[in-house]
This record gives sequence, C-alpha cells and structure tokens, in this order.
Amino acid sequence: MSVKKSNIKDISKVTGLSVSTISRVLNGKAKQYRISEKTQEIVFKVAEELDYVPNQVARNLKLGKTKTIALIVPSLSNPFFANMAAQVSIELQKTGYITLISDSNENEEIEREELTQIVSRNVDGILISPCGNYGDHIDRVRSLGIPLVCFDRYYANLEIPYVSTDNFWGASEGARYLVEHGHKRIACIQGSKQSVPNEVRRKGFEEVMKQKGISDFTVTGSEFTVQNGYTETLLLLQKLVKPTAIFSFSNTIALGCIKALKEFDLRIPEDISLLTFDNHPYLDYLSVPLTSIAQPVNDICKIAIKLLFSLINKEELSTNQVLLRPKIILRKSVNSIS
Amino acid sequence: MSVKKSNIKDISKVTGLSVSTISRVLNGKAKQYRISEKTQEIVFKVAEELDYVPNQVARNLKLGKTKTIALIVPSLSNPFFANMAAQVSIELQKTGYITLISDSNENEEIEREELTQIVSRNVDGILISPCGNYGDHIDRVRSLGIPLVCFDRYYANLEIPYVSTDNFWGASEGARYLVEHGHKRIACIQGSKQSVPNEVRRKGFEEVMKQKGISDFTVTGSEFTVQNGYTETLLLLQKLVKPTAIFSFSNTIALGCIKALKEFDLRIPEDISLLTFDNHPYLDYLSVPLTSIAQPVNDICKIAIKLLFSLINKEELSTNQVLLRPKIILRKSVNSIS
DNA sequence: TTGAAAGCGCTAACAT
DNA sequence: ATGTTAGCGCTTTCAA
Repeated sequence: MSVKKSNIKDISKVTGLSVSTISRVLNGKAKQYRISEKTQEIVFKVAEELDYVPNQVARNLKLGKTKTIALIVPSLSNPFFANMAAQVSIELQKTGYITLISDSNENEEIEREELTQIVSRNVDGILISPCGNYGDHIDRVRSLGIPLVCFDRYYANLEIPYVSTDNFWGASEGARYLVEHGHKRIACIQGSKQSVPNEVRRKGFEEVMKQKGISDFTVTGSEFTVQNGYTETLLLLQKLVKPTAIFSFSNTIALGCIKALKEFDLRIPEDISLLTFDNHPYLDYLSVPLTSIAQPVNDICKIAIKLLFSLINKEELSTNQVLLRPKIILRKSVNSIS
Repeated sequence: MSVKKSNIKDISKVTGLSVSTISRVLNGKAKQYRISEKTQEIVFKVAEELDYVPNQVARNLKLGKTKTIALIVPSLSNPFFANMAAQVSIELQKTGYITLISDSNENEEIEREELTQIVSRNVDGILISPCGNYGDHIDRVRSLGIPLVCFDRYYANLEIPYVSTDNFWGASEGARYLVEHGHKRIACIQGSKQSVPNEVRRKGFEEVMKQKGISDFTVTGSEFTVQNGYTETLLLLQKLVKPTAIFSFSNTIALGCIKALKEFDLRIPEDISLLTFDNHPYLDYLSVPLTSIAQPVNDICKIAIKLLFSLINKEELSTNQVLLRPKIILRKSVNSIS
C-alpha cells in the first residue's frame, strides 16, 4: 500500500465547495470571510472523514515559512547538549514550532553539510553550537538573511548573535576557589582548543594563576571527551610530583579523570582534588559528589530562543551577544590543603 | 534584510539556458541527457556565483519525498534516549537523510500533536518510542501507508513493526541472578506501568519469583524517573523488614535509589544490593559500579533503521517484530548473602 | 458568502 | 543536446 493522503481538492470534490473555501475554513478564517456555519460544519466533517492532514510542504512552499527551527549540536551523546536539545525542543513545540535536530558529531565537515541541508529546507531559524574554529559557513548562512543564533560555542570575532556562559568569569572563579583552598600545583585538562569557550576558560584560568603567583600549573588535553580526561589524567599521574588539584573543563573530561584516579587508587579529594565545568544530575551520585561550575543551561536556551524569535520577527535587538554567569555548586571533591 | 535565495529560474535567466537544463545539470543527470561540458560548467559557475541552494521544499512537493526521517522519543533528557537519538541521527545522515527529532516529554497528548505535525510534513519514515498505552494514533499513521517502526517501547497487540529488548528474558535473568545470590526479599521498582517493556519486565520478574518459591517480593513505582526511584526507595526503607535487594527497571530509577540509600547511610552492596536495567557510561563512575542489564542499544537502532528502510523501499519483511537479548554487565552492586 | 486562478520552485514527460 | 509545460497542494488576490 502506498501513502495516499487526502487533500483539500478531495474535500472540495466531496463537499462540492471550492478549494479556497476549504482552505479558509481549515485555517480558521471562516468568520473573516463570513463563511456560513453549516458550510464550516460540512468542511470539518468531511475533513475528519477523509483523515485529512494538511500538507505542510505545499503550505511552506506557498508561504515561504516552515515553522521549523533547526538545532545543531556537536554531540547528542554529551548529556550537556542532550539536555539543551530536550529543552529547546519542548520550548519550541509550545510555540507551534517543530525542531530539526542535527548532531554534527564534533565534525566540521558534517556540520557544513547539515547546514546546507537545513538551509535548503527553508527552516525559519537556526540554533547552533558550532564545532569548528572557522565560522565562515555560518556567517554565510546569516548573511543570507536566515535568522541564526549561536549558543554555548560561538565566534567572538563575527557578528553572529550568541548566548553562552561567561566562561572567563567561571574559570577564574574556579581557579580562585582552588587557590584559596591552598592548592599550588594545579593541572587543568581542557577540551577542544579551537572552541571559544575552551579558549576563554583557559585564559581565565591562566590569568588567575598569574595573579596569584602560581607557576606550577599545566594545561593539557584537546577534547571534550571521557577518553581525553582519562588519558590526560594518566599522563599527569606519571609525573614525579603530582598536582594536588585537577581542573576539568567538562563533565565528560571529569568522568575520565575519575576513572583514571580510581585505577591509581587515588581518592578524591583526599589524594587529589577535582573541580569541573558543567553540572549534571548524575554528578550528585558519583563516588564523590563533584564540585562543579554549573552553566545556566536553562537560561541559555531560553535567551537563545528569544533572540532567535526577535530575529525572525525582525525586531531590533539591543544586545545580541549575551554571556551569563555560571555558579559554583559546592559538593565534596575539593579539599583544603595547607 | 530579508531572505532572498536564488533559484533555478535566476540561473536560467543569467545563463540563458532553460530551467530544465539547469535542473538536470544540478541533479547530476548531465550525461544521461548528453548535456555539453561547457554548458555544465556555465551552470555550475553561475549557481556558485548566485549562492544557489536548492529549495528542498519545492523539490519535496514535486517528488513526494522529503529525505527526512522523524524520530520521536519520550525524553531526550534521559541519557538512554539521547544516546539513541545521537546514533540514529548520525547513522541516517550517512545515508543522506536528515532527522527530525521530537521529544514527547512522556506526554501522550504532545506525542499525538507531534505525530500530526510530522505526518503533515511528509517525512519518509518514522521511528518512535511511544509513551502511552494506546497505539491507535500510531496505527492510524501506519495504516496511512507511512513507514513506521517502534523501538524500545511498542505495542504487542498491534501490527506495528518494532525492535526492542527481550525484556522478559532480561528481567528473568536479573531476577534469577539475585535469587542465586541468596536474596529472598526483593523489591522491584518499576517505571511507567503502561509501557510494554515495563509490563514485560514485571512479568519476567514475577515469573521467576514464583518459580523460585519466593513470596517476599514487592513491585512498586510508576515512572522511569529519578524522582520515582528516590520516593519508592524511601518508602521501602520505612519498612520494618527491609529488602536485601532492589531491582530497578531503569538507570534513572537506579539513581533515585542510590540517592535515597545514601541518605539513609546504607551501603551498596553491603547493606542492600542493587541491580538495574539500562547500561550507561556513567554507571562505571558511580560510588558503586552498578551491575546492570545492558540493552543492545546499538543493535536496536541499527535494526530499527534497517526495518524502516525496508518499509520505505517496499521490500518484504520476513520478521518485523524483533526482540534482542540484553546482557548482564557484572559490576559491584550485588552481594552474595547466605 | 463563495469561487477561479495564479503562483511558490522544482521535476519530468513530452517536445524538438 | 536543450526547451516547454504541467502539476505537486496550498494560499490568496481578485472577482462575483
């Protein structure tokens, strides 16, 4: 059996009414066009009988609007982005929009392709957390006039609106927190170097190290993955003089740290302290509840959506580059040492 | 500035060639129609210059195909489904399809709406893990001739193809494992009662209890959430005689258990054993690595996609209701007692 | 209060 | 080797 949906023409045939009348009734424009009650009833009844479902594709072609927002994230397997995707999807669906979610798999090539796909599908707007260091393809989309907002990851040098965490502040606070707890040998494990949040975090961290006169620190790592956290921690533990604290730049990295530390029978925080970016429900249930720098995920999503709709509705934006402060959630993974 | 993309008509105007020639070249049908090299070059060059992006909406309307697969899950915040979504999305994008992901938020009403939306968007196929107990809306979609496959959750009484875990086997194995480790007071915390996997798990569990002559067991709970796991565990712990083992029906429920147990200063597995459905990378890093019944998530996704494409391509299916056996991952949360 | 018809951008059957 | 044209299903202007 093949797909054979009914259309307004079918309804027109059955009812003997014109397609325009059908269209008007079905779009709630009955009173605007003073269509009689009984006509309306008939239309609705027949539509029901025929299992009519409007063909949005045709509608979109005509109207040039799709009521679709595309969301592109680097990795849905990362709970941080999965959460965001869930929130955005639910939020948008309240406003009658549908969400096209793409996973770029941290691969800029894929991201480019998906973006092209998405543009050719006439989405009304795009929310993207880009995975590469060059934003030319994204800027091209924007300059095409398609509403687009970056979230979490962004390009500082381009005019693309974004909403993200104040990562400099967050990393600085984190670094200060460690130093104030007596840590003098601090190892920072970062994520992908080309991402702006990572870069900014690193700067915030290094700034504080300098301010506080701490020279015995390291910054290593290259990916926001468990594997990277694991590998880098193993390397750190090979050293003669081990760090007293590890500052992880993501929850995934932190998991890798925990795994490596466990294998070395090192306890958190007695043997080594651990502070990480990203909060997550799971963190409460880990062997040691992790002290973390919680990004305001909720607000980021809400504001990103708000900005996007402003663009869609062509409203003037006072600000379109927003950074929100994270907050440190104190748990039990950082020790005071003397 | 407004969105003003160029179309094949623009290219036609600039090149002086007809729209059909443009269309043919752009669709790689040049040699089939013996279009000259230089014509091709011109078309490509001008398309490039005009930043031409094909309008898929128009294309879809014409062809009746959208190269889009919709994926509907009960909750993207649940890592189990987020993982699946990530996998499906990446898998499909390899085959040139794009994925429309919907989060029904465990709400059947929302699911219905999203489904309608999706149908009206002419997707080529639907993958759904339905959240309610009635499948009428889903069966209606199927009977409309739209390729549709259920995964994880499904309806046993309908003819809708599905791919899921052999939950009966999994739950039985789990129950046997507990009994064979000497447990005689076992509390099972289930998820949403209306979901088939939950129902089947419960039956598998109860069956083994009966076989093994164990009467001191309970089945409580009503949602696949952390909160439910937490609440139900608290209730269990109020009892005079506490269970020696808890069998949790999802990773989220297990997290709730852990939280409650921790609050009562009960150790896993010394004071109480914990076995859970669903595996997840995080489980390795919990205070006590959880012994879990790992569903073959990878295979479920792959097979569901395969079935879906069989339907799309109208191939005959030998089987279209597939159950895959999970496997128990032994970690350290179940104690032997005597 | 309702209808006829154009046209959104594309593809393909039918010319030539 | 390339062009003309109908039509996918819908909305909307213009007409009645």
